[in-house]
This record gives sequence, structure tokens and C-alpha cells, in this order.
Amino acid sequence: MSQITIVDLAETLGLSKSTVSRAFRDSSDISPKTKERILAKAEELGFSPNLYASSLRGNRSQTIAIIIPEFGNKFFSQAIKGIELIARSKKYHTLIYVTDNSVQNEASIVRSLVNGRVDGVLISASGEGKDHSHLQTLVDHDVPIVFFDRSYDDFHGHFVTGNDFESSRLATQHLVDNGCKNIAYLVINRKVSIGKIRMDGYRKALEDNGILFQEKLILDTENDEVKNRAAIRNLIQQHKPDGIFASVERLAISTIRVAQQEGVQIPENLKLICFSCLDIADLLSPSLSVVKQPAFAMGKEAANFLFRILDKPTELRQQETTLLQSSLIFQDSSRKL
Amino acid sequence: MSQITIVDLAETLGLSKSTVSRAFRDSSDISPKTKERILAKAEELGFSPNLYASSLRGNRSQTIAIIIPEFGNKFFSQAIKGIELIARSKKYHTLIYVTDNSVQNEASIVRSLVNGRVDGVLISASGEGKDHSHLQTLVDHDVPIVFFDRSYDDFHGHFVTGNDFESSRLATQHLVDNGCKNIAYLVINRKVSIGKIRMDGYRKALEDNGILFQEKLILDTENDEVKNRAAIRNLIQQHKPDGIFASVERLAISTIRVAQQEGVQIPENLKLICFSCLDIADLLSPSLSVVKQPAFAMGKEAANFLFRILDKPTELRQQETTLLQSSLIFQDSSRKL
DNA sequence: ATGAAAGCGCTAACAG
DNA sequence: CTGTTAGCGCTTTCAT
Repeated sequence: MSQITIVDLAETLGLSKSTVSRAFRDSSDISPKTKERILAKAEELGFSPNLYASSLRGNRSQTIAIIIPEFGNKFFSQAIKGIELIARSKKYHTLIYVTDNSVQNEASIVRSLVNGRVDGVLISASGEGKDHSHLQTLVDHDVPIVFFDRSYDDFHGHFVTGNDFESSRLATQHLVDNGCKNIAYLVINRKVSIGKIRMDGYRKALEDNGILFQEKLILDTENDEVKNRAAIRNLIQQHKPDGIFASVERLAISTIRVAQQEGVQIPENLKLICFSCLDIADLLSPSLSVVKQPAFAMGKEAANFLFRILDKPTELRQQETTLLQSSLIFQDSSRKL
Repeated sequence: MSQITIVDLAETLGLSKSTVSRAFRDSSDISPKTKERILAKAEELGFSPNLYASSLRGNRSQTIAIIIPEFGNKFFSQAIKGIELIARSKKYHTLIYVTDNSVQNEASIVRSLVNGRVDGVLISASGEGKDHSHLQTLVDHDVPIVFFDRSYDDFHGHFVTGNDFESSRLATQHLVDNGCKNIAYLVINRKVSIGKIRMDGYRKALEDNGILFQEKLILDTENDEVKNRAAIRNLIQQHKPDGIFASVERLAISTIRVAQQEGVQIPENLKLICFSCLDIADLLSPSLSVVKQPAFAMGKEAANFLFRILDKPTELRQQETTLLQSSLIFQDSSRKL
């Protein structure tokens, strides 16, 4: 079946193409009766207006993009699910891109988006890098950006995230309360907002308890599971921490595996807590204490925020940060003996 | 910054817009020097060709869609990751849609795709339903479809999936080998290919071992975690199975939770094995025996297959099914005592 | 309430 | 190798 057009439809109905066109917009100037007649015929013929022709005219793509650094954990799947849900309810389509934690990939993806392909972008920042010109290009093209979960300190934009500082403080405090005195912090990348803010919460808790912050207990990791495990092993052997606070789930999982190999008992010799959206944290052995972010809600909130900007492009909003509450779930991995 | 067009660029360079256009296609007829000059200027001005204008002309969207039923487990995130990777390497963009296991949603999504928005569709079927006219519409519009993991029996199309029959047979055989005589099968939905084929493998293993297939040991589940748990509890209480083969991960997780509540020991009183891509199956308590599908590879394979069709639309391929090997990982949940 | 006509930005014949 | 020209299918004034 070749493409049927608005003209074909107009001819079969004895109308002009303008009238037919109006039937598909929420147009004012059309009688309900003709509109219905047109829509019925369209349904019958399986016609729907060519997307590219209308986008070319109207300059709207009805499409947003999600750019995420990785797909390893439940957080991002849940967030995407939330975003897609909202987008679809707004009749928007959702493009997905995974950078694999590479800023270069992020930049190249973003550049492929400035030709009108999307009306807005939801992004969770990938890694470090000081050059955010790719994002600036987007802004210059009037494509609004909303960050979620991870952003860049030196790029000012809208940001929806968890109350990470407070959650991190409480998680660390919890380790202290359960007897830890030598707590290590595993950071995904201290140059990314998420790594830094969570570390600030960790530092605050130490300070509150008169514990000295020690650089040697901070492990800045890479995008390589094998290297990370070696580094964690090294950390455990060298500095014998009695508690570990991991800023992301996969670092906690690596810790569990290393502990198993090294014969370090959790929680007896080492207490562990981490950020995670794992819904089976309670089924792990030992059950894992987690800071659980409201991933699904965060996706929805970020998307809603983006659509609010899209709906009122005039209302030039200030840079705005929305914090959502995470919940702390204490289980066996950090249990006091 | 307002849109800069190919004409503006042509004027600044003292060229015609066709020449400029050619610089952006992989066009033959243009001198390397002019091409370079154009591309340089474009870079300088931050210009890239308007997507909708070219799609309108060329009838190509450089976009594919992924439609999946749910986002609950690692299988789909991994598959998507694979798809997106291949798509991006082909300079394609990837739209994502989640149906939440609803065929109605699937139909409405598919209908929003026939206006040229996508060049092809990768889909994992949602639920049952005999009416696949929405998919037929896609075919009528010359949009190729490739199924992955889950398809419809009565809709003939390309299909990339695991060797589910054989894996299921082996998984069930494994339970028999470890002493099970009364094995229940938890099916996601027996009307979907995935549920049926996996059940066939299960039946074959029973048959091979002279064990009677019993309808009462088959639990057809719903899209509702709470109801499923109640049904599993009921199954366990009523029929006291000594082994359970779950066709999807979430049913196995529900089983573990029910067993915990009911004081049924795994593997002592009940052995469990399931399809799952969980990378921490070994960290669960008890560690979970799984049939692990090559999710990432499956995503890549399905995408490659779609692009092969897209590259050679003339080569009208026969309906074709590609099977990828799954691996069986036996751990404590199905251990012989 | 409907129709006529101009043109969105680009591509691809065709001509040179 | 480059330029001219005619649309792709739709939306949107401006008439009527």
C-alpha cells in the first residue's frame, strides 16, 4: 500500500485539502459534522497525516529524548518507564540513547538532536569533562533540557533528583550508629554531581560524629568492573574499613563479591549500605541495606517538568532543582551485632 | 538562534543549495574540496540539515521503534542496550515504548507509527489477543517488523529468540534428576509463544521420564503481582509440588517470597529454577538456578536482522526464526540434598 | 465553514 | 562537478 495523502482523502470526500487538514488539528473553524465524516473516512482508509510534512510546517516533532549513561540497574529502567508513561499520555514519542558513561558519546548524541528531531531532552549526565558545549548548542537551538539524577555542576539547568545529601548523611550516620568507625566511601566519579553530593553527606555525618575524614578511605572508581573489584580488594586489605557506603549499586555488588572471595564477613567484619533500586535487596545474602530512590516518580517528575516548559516556552524559568525523598531501608548488611 | 537553512549556507558560500545539499549526502557528484568547505562552514555556523525536510523528500526517517511489554527485569534493559548500540552505529535513532503487557496499548502505539515515523519495528509481543490487525497495518505500510523473545503464533514474521524449548526441557530434566517428581510450571501467559514453547519443553521432559503431565500443576498467571502470589500460595498448599519451573523471573521471585512466608524451604522442600537474566542470581539466598538468555546478543541480533531487511527491501525474505543459545546455570535453589 | 494558494527546507532529476 | 527546477504532504493566511 502506497502512502495515501490528505489530497486523496479530500478528493474522495469532495472537499478541499485545507478542510481535511483542519479535521486533524484541534481546529476551530470546522463543522463537527464534516470533521466526523473526515475522521471516519480516514479510519476506514487507514490514513494518518504524514508526520514529516506537518513537522516541517509546524516545527514541532512531538518527540523527546532520554539520554542515560548506563543501563545496568533498575534505577534507569524505572525512570525510563516513568518518562515514557508521561510522554505517551501527552502524545509524545520517546527516543532513547545510552552513552555507556562516555561524555564523547553524549556529545555526539546531543549533536544529532539539534536539527529539530526533538522538542526537549531529559538527560542523566555521563562522567566528567568540562566541555559542555554540546549542551549549550541545544540551549541555543531552544531545546529545553531537564537533568535527572545526575547533572553537571558547571552547567546550569533544571534538575530533578533525590535528596542525596541528606540520605547519604543518614546512611553514614546509620553505619556509625551500628558501630563503624572506619567508613569507606565508594564513589562512581567524584567529578559528577551525584558522586560529590553523596560524598558531602558522608563527610557531614563523619564530622557530626567527630570522625576524621580520610582521603585514603575514598575510592574513586572507573567504568570497568574488573578494575573496580581489584581496587576494592586493595582498599579492604590495606585500610581494613569496618563500613562501606557505596554511591551506586554496582559498587556494592562488587564489594559483596570481593568480600566473599577474601573471606570478609558482612556484616560481622564489614557493614555495607548503598544507593540502589533493587527490589530484591531483601533476598540477597545478606539482605542489603539500601537508600532507595523513587526512580519511577523521578522519571515522571522530570518528564512533567519538561512538558511544563514545553507548554509555556515564554515563561523563562529560573534554573530549578526538584528534590524527591528517597527511603532508607536498613537490613542485614549493616546490622549491629 | 533561529533555524539556519541550506539556502543561507549556500548564499554565504556563493554556491547553490543543491551543491550544499550534496555535501551532506554521501553524494558522489561533488568535489572533495567544496564538500570540505561546506562542511567546515556548517560546523562554524552550527548548521545541520533539517530532519523533517529531508525525511519528507526522502521518505526515510532513520528511526526504528522498540516496543516491549514490560521493564521489570534485566532481560529487556540488556536487549534494548544491544538494539540501541547497533542502531546508533547505523546512524539510526531508537524510539522506546512500553505496553505494560497490554495488547490495547500495543495496538495504539503501533497505530501511531504508521505515518512514516519509523522505518522498522522491533517488538516483543504483549499478551494474547487474536486481533493483530494493528501489526498487519504496519506490514501494509511496508514497515518491516522483527519480533524478539516473544511473538504471536498466528502472526507470521521474523523472530529472534532463545532456544526455549530445549532450555526448558533441560531445566525440567534437571529438576527430575535432582529428585523432583511433582513439578509445577508457572506460565506468564500460555497464549503467548513464550509461555507455550517453554511449556512444551517442560512437557517433553516429563514425558521422557514417564511422569504424567497434570493440568493442575500448571499455573497461568496474570499481570498482577498480588494475585500471582496468592495463586502460587494456593498451588503450593493444594498440590505440594516438589519442584517449580518458572517461565519468567518475576514468578520465581514471587515463589521465593511465598515460600518464605509459608515456611517452605528451598531447596529442601521445593526446588526452583527459572528463566532470568539476573546477574546476581548467585547472591540470592538461596542462590537461584536460572536459564539465562543472551539478552544483549539477542537485542543486537534482532537489530541487525532488521537492518538487513532495511538495506535490501527487495529481497522479500521468508518468515525466519533465529535461535540463540541460552545457558543453564544450576545453583542452590535446585540442589539435590 | 470552506477553498485557493503560498511555501516550510530539502532532494533529485535534468541540463549544462 | 555544479546549478536550475519541480515538487514531497501538509498548514495557514486570506478570501469568499
